[in-house]
Amino acid sequence: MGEVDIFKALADPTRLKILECIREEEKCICKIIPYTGKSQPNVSQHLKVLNHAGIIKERKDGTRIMVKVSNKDIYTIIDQVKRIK
Amino acid sequence: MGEVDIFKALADPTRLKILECIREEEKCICKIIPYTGKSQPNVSQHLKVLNHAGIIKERKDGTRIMVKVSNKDIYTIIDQVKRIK
DNA sequence: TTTAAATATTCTTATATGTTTATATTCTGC
DNA sequence: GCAGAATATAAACATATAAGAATATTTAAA
Repeated sequence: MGEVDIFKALADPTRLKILECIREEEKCICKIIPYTGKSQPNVSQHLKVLNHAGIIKERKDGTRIMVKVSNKDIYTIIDQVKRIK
Repeated sequence: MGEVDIFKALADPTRLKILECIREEEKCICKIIPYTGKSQPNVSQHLKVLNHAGIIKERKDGTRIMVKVSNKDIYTIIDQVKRIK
């Protein structure tokens, strides 16, 4: 995974919202869906993109899937981009 | 310009190469073109994207157009993304 | 004022991406 | 094993993006 893929993964409002949602703590996908306001399949697709870019990790907890960020440094990057404006 | 637009602007290999090219110093577009290995119109398009995202600034110098980065912080971000892998 | 160099614009084509709808899978508790 | 909840996958469509080719614009200098 190159840098381009990480930038691509971050270049979408829904995916940034997902990352915002799991910023403080690991969350169940079922909590992430309403947070984004998008459909379940759509969120599933976006999670796949974040997964392939290595940005998030998933863990099964019974029926549910818990999602957390792989590396908190991603938030440093997002915050810096916000500040650049 | 929101964060998404900045991430989108960075999510392309040619544009990252352009930024790498002007990292140390302002450069003429005519130097950037061979550096990227892409066609002149193509580079022109990519420069427009970087411009609209507010990442670069252009300045006329006779026939030539000199390009420089608006804010060097963009390199901090790029470097951090490279390190995240 | 014509010419040549540097750059921009437009058009077309190919590919990638985001979204929705419908359906499939997986897991847990009964 | 079956039902229901959580999630994934697939197909279809619309839109966005990248790239190449051709042409236009701008500028400086002769």
